[in-house]
Amino acid sequence: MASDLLDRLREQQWRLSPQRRVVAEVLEGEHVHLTAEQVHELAQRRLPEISRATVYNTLNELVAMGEIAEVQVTDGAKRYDPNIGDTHDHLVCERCHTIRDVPSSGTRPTVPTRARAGFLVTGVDITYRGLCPDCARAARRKES
Amino acid sequence: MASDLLDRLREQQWRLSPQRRVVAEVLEGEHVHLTAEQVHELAQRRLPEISRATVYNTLNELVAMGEIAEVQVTDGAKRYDPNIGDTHDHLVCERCHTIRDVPSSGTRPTVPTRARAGFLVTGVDITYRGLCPDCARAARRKES
DNA sequence: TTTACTGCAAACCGTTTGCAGTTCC
DNA sequence: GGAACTGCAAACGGTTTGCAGTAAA
Repeated sequence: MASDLLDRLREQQWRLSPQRRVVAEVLEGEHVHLTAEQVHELAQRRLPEISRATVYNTLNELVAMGEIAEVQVTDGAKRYDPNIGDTHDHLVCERCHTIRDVPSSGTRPTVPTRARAGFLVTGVDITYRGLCPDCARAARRKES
Repeated sequence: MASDLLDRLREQQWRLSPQRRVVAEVLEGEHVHLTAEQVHELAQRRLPEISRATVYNTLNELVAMGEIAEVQVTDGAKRYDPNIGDTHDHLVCERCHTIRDVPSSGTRPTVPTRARAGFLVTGVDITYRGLCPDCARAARRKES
């Protein structure tokens, strides 16, 4: 199965180097949202010489091209979301900071016009916070 | 008018130094969400010798005590939200990164149980993204 | 061949920390 | 008096950048 992402990038006359290919492949293969560091690690498994700088550069370009999205839901590192096809919300673990996609619930909230204060609203992000199964289990064990 | 925040802090036997008082006062006076740097700047206007480290320490303590909340909605610096009384959502400008509170809309979205993937969900954050009045005006001017 | 990407290392920004000195209770 | 706070400066983690070399088209 050919990579949709790579196909799209080729169409946009993106100069395709081994490094960029590997970054794109890593992102496509993953269903969780990786940090730049994690992308670098996985990319190095396939292409040991790839540098951190190149990973960062590539991620930023992909974001600029609208092919992936940055997600900043917790302290620390940004995460990269390759799933930009349809809108979805995020479920984030307050303890281990894992992020999981959830299909967006039917009705999207909107700002009451009165409260809009002159803002031009273009989108809504919904982030559910809580504990992932593993961390919930660990927390339960600790408090007993 | 005495400070509610300071009153509450005194009750919690919080050691009250000039530096801490000034940080608390700066936060209370503001209705927008400041970065640590901005808090430092405003605090310095009243107490020139106050150090960055102390501002950071104090902000972190206030967060730990549950008196203010950290808000991380964009790249860059965390912002501090003194308005923890009742739940509210945020309106953030994609261009200048200003944050404004909006009273939360009636119904809060929830994760369909099926999609919960074993997570223990404890809260929802809703962030509206767009352009603040000033930036919307600037954008309109530019594109014409 | 030319333009643009890569790698390195140094710089950067926001934040945290260790420590010596000082202050609040 | 003693625990707890302050300021400084150095360290930190994540990310960006300048530049010389290299490779895609």
